[in-house]
Amino acid sequence: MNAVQDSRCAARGESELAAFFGIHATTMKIEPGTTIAHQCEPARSAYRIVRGCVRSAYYTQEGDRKILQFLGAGDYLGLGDAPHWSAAQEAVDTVVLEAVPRTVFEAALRHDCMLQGAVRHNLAREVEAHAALLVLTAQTTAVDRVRLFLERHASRRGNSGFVVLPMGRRDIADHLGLSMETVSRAFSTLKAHGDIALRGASFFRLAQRDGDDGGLANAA
Amino acid sequence: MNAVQDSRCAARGESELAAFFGIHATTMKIEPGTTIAHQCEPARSAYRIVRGCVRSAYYTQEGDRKILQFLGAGDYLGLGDAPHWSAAQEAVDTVVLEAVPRTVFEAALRHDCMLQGAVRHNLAREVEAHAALLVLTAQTTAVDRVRLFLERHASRRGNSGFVVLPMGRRDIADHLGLSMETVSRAFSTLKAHGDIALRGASFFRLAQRDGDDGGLANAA
DNA sequence: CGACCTTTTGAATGCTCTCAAAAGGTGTGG
DNA sequence: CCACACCTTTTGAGAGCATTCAAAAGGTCG
Repeated sequence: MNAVQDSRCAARGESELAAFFGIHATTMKIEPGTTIAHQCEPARSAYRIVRGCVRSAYYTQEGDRKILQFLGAGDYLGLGDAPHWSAAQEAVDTVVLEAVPRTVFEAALRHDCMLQGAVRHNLAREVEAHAALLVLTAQTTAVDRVRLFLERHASRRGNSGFVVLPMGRRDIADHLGLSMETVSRAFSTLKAHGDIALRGASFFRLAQRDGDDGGLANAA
Repeated sequence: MNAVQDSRCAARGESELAAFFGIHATTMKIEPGTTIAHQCEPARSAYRIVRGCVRSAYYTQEGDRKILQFLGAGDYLGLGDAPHWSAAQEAVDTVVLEAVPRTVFEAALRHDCMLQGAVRHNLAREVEAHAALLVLTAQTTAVDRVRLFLERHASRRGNSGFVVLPMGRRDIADHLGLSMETVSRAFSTLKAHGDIALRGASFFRLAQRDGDDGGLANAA
């Protein structure tokens, strides 16, 4: 009903949380492949990603891995009130983080309603992102899933020219619920069909098209 | 892990929000199959489910439907700050709702930090639930997906004796990313294998087993 | 009892997975 | 600078599983 109020809210939420982290956080640098937080480990800090790409990975008892989401600069980790990490948080490439102890974070939340609003906004966005992935996963064919994944990834980074893919094929496979080989085949198919251009395996460019992204690209 | 701390947290969140709805909400009764809120429609109210089963359905431009979650008594709708419903909310069976206008809800949130904490808790739970579904969907075989779905459904309603399945096979199929026929076949397979007992198509009972639920049953 | 809807079952097609091997890329040491 | 080893990615072939189309069976309500 009120897009104005909402965008104001979003802007406020961003600045509120960013400002809070700017004041109370300690900055740290994480090497590629390093685990920031283990699954089931007590959540001692909340994080803000300054640079790099983080993957949230859930490991099943059978040893399978499901990547729930890829997070980038400006995204947050551990904003919820769960006492433990429900998934592992791992650095895909070199990551720079701002960390705030949960005790400090919780204390601030008890007094600052604005900060709470920002947390609410970000959690709601996370719900939307998961919903978008659920819809993406429901897309039947492997090629469609990979195409949608690439379109959303590109839209996050400004889709002009070649875009970096920090994560490997295995990561994409575990994110989309496909095998690594099927993901690779999907890349080849998209390339052969002219939908994408590849430079090596880690850079791609989308062919120019009308904005048909399935309708949830913005939510992701 | 520490169920004590977590349940304490949940209890606080529950009572805060429930009390707020008890004071400010108007109660309404919804007939089976009725749409409570349309996708993309402005979100004018937040809801608390008193009785019945609600499905959150996302409709794609191609006309496909993905059921993001089934909600039951005690669950909430529209706790996020999004100005529009990102998915349709539909009554599966006869549903009793408590509704609070968004304006009233937002105004209360600005002053009441406890209420904000309860909202945060419920949003975090929703994120967990979506993650659980993502993991469930990643389970390869159809029979496994249906078995996990039934186990989680039963665990929500106290798993003694026969449990009601308010939703039809089509709904389950659109929830798990399978075809209706495959879901039906999975039911038949589970029944033949002795994993479940069926009474009609809407009542089932799980065979007694050790608690092997894949590890996310509680989060859903 | 009959109409209508849901659920179940059947058969063939198609897509993805698994197993396997080749190709491409990167970094280290000679 | 080249060669080698190691890892990631790509490509190939066959098997398995879910889907589609189709029809029968079961349930419900008038």
